[in-house]
Amino acid sequence: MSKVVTRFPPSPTGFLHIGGARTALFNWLFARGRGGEFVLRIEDTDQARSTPEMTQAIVDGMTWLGLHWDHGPYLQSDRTPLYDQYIERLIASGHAYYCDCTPEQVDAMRETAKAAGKKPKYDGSCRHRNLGPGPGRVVRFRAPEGLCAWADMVKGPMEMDFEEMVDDFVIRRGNGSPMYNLAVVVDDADMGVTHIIRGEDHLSNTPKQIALYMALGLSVPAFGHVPMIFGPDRKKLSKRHGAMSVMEYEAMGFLPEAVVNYLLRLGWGHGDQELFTRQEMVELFSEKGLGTSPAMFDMAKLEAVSAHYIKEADPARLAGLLPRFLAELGVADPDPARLAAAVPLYQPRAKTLREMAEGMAFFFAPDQALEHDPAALAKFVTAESAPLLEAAARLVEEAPVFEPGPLEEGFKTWLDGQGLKFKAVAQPVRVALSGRTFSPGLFEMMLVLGRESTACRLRRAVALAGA
RNA sequence: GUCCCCAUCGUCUAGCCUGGUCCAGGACACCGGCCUUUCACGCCGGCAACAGGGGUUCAAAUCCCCUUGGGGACGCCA
Repeated sequence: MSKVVTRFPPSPTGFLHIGGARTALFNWLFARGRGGEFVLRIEDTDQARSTPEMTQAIVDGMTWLGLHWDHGPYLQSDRTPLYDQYIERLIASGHAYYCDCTPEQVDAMRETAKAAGKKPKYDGSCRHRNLGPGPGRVVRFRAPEGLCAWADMVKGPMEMDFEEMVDDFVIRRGNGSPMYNLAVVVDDADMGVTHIIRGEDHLSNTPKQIALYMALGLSVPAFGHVPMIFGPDRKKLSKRHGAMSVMEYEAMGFLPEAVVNYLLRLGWGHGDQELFTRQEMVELFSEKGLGTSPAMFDMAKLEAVSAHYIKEADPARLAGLLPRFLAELGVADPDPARLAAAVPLYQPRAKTLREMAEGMAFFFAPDQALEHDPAALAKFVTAESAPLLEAAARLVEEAPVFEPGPLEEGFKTWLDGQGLKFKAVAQPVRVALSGRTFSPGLFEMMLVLGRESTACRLRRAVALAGA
C-alpha cells in the first residue's frame, strides 16, 4: 500500500476554530498512526477574503495544539500556473468550456429552476457555444451523468446522482483565479493525498470533486465525512460558544493537551476510555471509532478534562504559564519561589490556569495591603477571635521548625492547653492569611508565605479585629 | 423549494456491522454520603436514554420500511 498522506486545508478567512481544529487533529492522527505524512495547505484562492494575518493565526493555532505538519504551509495563491495547466487539459478534452453569462443571468436561471421545484443550478446555456477565452469569461466544468459512488470512511457506502449533485460549476473565475473544487482536486492529487477526513458540510462537494478526478483521469482518494459540532443551543457553533479561535482557549487558561483530548472525544470513541496520551491517540485513532451523528460542544466537560491535565502537569511548566494570567489580575512579576511553591496547592483546585491564578493571587499581595472579603472579615476576624490570632502569630514567630507538620503540632498543643478545638482558629487564620473563607490547608499556605509574611498577615488581622 | 446526512441518559459516548450475554455500560453535569481546619481532590452511592410506528424473527437498541425531529448543501465562498 502506498504511503498515507492526509492534509488540513483551511481557508485564511478566519481563525482556527474548534471544528477546524478537530478536523486537523483527526487527519494528523490518521497520518501519524500509519507512518504517513500530514500536509498543511492554505486555501486562499479567494483573494478578497483571505489575509496573511489569518494564515499566521492558523499556523499559531496548529502549533499550539502540537499538530505539526510535514509539508507546507502551501499557499494556493502561489500555484495558479498549476491549476491553469489542469484547466487547459479539461478544456482540451471537452470537460470544460468558457461561459460569458453574467452573474445576474445565472441567478435568474437558478430562480427558474427553483420555481420549477428543482435544485437551483446553472442551465448549461454556454455548453455548446464553443466560446474561446475572453475578458471576464469563466470556465465551467461539464457535469457528468450517472451514478457517483464511493465508500465513505465514516458513513459507509454512498451513492448520489451526478445530475442531482453536480451542475456545470465554475472552475475558474473571470479574473483568472481557480475555484475551490478545482484547486482542491489538483492539489490533493499533486500532493499525493490518499485520505481526506473533513466536515460533513463538504459532503455535497464530494461528487463534484470525484467528477473532476474522473475527468482528469486521476485516482480518487478515500473520503470520510465527520458530523458537525453544535453549540449548546443545538445550533451551528458560533462565536458565542466554540467557533472562536483555539487561541481563545489558551487565553481562557486551557492546556493544549486538554483541548486536544476533549476534541478527540467529540465524535470519536474508543470503548470507555476518556483520557488519552498523545501516543495512545496516535496508536488508537482510526475511522472505526468516528461517530455519525453531530456532537454538541460542552464547556463543562472540557473543564473536567482540563482539570485532569492541570492536576497531572509538571508544576514548573505551570509556573511558567501562570504569570500571564496573574498579570490579568494585577499581579505583576510574582516572586518565582513563591509561585513555584503555590502551584502544587492549586493543581487539585483549578480547572483552568485562569482559575489557578485567581485562586493563588492573594499569595502575591503585599502583606499590608491584602484585601479581605468583607463578609469573611466581619464573621471571623472579630474581637472574639483577636486573641486567637494574636496567639497564632506568636506560635508562628516562635516555631522552632517552620514546616507544616511541626507547625500543626505546635498549634494543636497550644489549643489543647487552652481547651480549644482546631475549628476555633482555623477560619480566622484562613481569612487573615488569604482574605477568604476558602483556601488550601493552613499550614501549606504558611509554608508558601514564609514565616515573616505569615506573622505579618496574622498581626494585621489582629489590628483589623480591634478596629 | 430541491437534494443529502443524522437519530442511545441533559451532554460526550459504549453496544449496532457479525440480532440473544443490555430490565442498556462508562464519562461529564446534577443530587446524596464519606473524608475533612475551609474550598477543592479522592472515595462510595443515586438520578437519568435505545424518538414514534410498522414489519422480519423464537428473539431487535441492534436488520428493513414509514413518520417525526434535527442538521447540512444548493456561489465567479471555502
